[in-house]
Amino acid sequence: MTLNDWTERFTGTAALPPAVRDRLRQMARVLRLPAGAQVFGPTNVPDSLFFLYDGRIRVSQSSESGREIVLYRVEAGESCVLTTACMLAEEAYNAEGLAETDIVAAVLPKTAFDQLVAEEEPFRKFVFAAYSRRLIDLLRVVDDVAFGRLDVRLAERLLSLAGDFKEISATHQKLASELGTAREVISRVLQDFQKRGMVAQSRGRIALTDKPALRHLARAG
Amino acid sequence: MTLNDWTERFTGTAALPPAVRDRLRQMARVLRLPAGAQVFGPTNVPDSLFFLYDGRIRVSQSSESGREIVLYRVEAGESCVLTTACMLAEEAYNAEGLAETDIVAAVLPKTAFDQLVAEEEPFRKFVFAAYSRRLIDLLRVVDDVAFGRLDVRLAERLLSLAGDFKEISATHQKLASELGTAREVISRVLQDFQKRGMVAQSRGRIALTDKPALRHLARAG
DNA sequence: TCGACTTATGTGACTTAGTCACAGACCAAG
DNA sequence: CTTGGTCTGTGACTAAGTCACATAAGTCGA
Repeated sequence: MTLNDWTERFTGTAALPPAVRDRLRQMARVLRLPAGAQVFGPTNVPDSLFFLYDGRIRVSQSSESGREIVLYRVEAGESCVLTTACMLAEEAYNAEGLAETDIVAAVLPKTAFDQLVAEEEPFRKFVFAAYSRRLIDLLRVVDDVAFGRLDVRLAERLLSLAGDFKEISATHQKLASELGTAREVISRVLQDFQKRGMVAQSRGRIALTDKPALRHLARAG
Repeated sequence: MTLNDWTERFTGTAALPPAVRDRLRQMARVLRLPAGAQVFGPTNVPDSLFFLYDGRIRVSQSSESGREIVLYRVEAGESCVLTTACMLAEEAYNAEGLAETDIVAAVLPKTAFDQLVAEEEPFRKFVFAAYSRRLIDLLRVVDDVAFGRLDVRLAERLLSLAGDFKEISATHQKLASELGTAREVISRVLQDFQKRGMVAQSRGRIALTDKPALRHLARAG
């Protein structure tokens, strides 16, 4: 099965002339991966541009010592340009993309990518905007890690992972990997949150029992 | 005075046809700034692409609390794409570019930039390569800050600041700003280095008295 | 050459984060 | 109910950052 028209879904492709979009649909192949699959990684460097049609990809970096930090997430409707960047650079880098959900993506070969960037203004804009977004995401990560307090960062992350829900399903280890710290540290901060009535914990789940307080902490400290 | 032919100096422009290069020289204006000048910053967002012809720009990010971290340096022959990225994103960001030396740059207006990206393959390659380089620089910073030990990072930085020289001229505060830490912390690590005979200090200067030892520390720990 | 000022560096006490080595606790499958 | 795997808790320790100063080293003008 192919997607009905994935080119509708991206600001960089929806604005293209119909003829170009037809060509696009022909050149791209559809990729489906199950949740948990590695979309790209040090051993698996793709030479193509990803249009994430559905699902979510978590891009993280890990250290030699086994610690890990989430750099950003690619949501449906976005493309993953970091891969193309590193493809160009041919450098060893240890970022990894993991499917957080089942994903459906359109994969555009490098040659087609080059051609589109050259010929189509809206596509070009889309690509540069995507780059900018990632650069800014990374600036934010640097800022957080270098200058942010861990309790504040954890409060932020809990809220963003929960979205509109009251509870999230995550182990302390997973949260540590989000923020680039160690599991024990998360355990302690969460215990502190618990004592202050902001969260309730059970194995693998955390209930945000006082979101306003968490938000307050997340904003200032 | 104009530069004789700055388009020779950049891989993205040297490969262009002579006619295009002529056009380029006409469209770009030459910018000269003295050492210490702010090239760009939160209040001063340029809407153009920088070709750094001569000198060096230090790009750093600073926190509300006044701490600062160096993200990367733009050397002569490189262009500064982060500015264009953030221009596109229209986001508030607190990165700042400071001229470390007197600088000479060719500044290309956005429209000319767009046109070149569209029409000229070598230019396009150059731009994407520049983006990649910065992304990778930032990944490195994240890795260092999140997972690296400070003594190791300081040893690295001292060596890279020294280059082939034996001595560098920098206050502890400056070094702290390089690595995104506090002055006192740098003071202590340097004292430790001194005790171990790796450096000698005087006010505002640090002599690397045992580079091999520093290199050894920088490599592993 | 002597202060007076500015800037750079040193230091102790304390908080926050990360590491290490475990001990329990929970849960699912047999 | 046991067994084994995963998850969480804990204490002791090291590393890093913060705060509030003290001291030193240059600079400049009288």
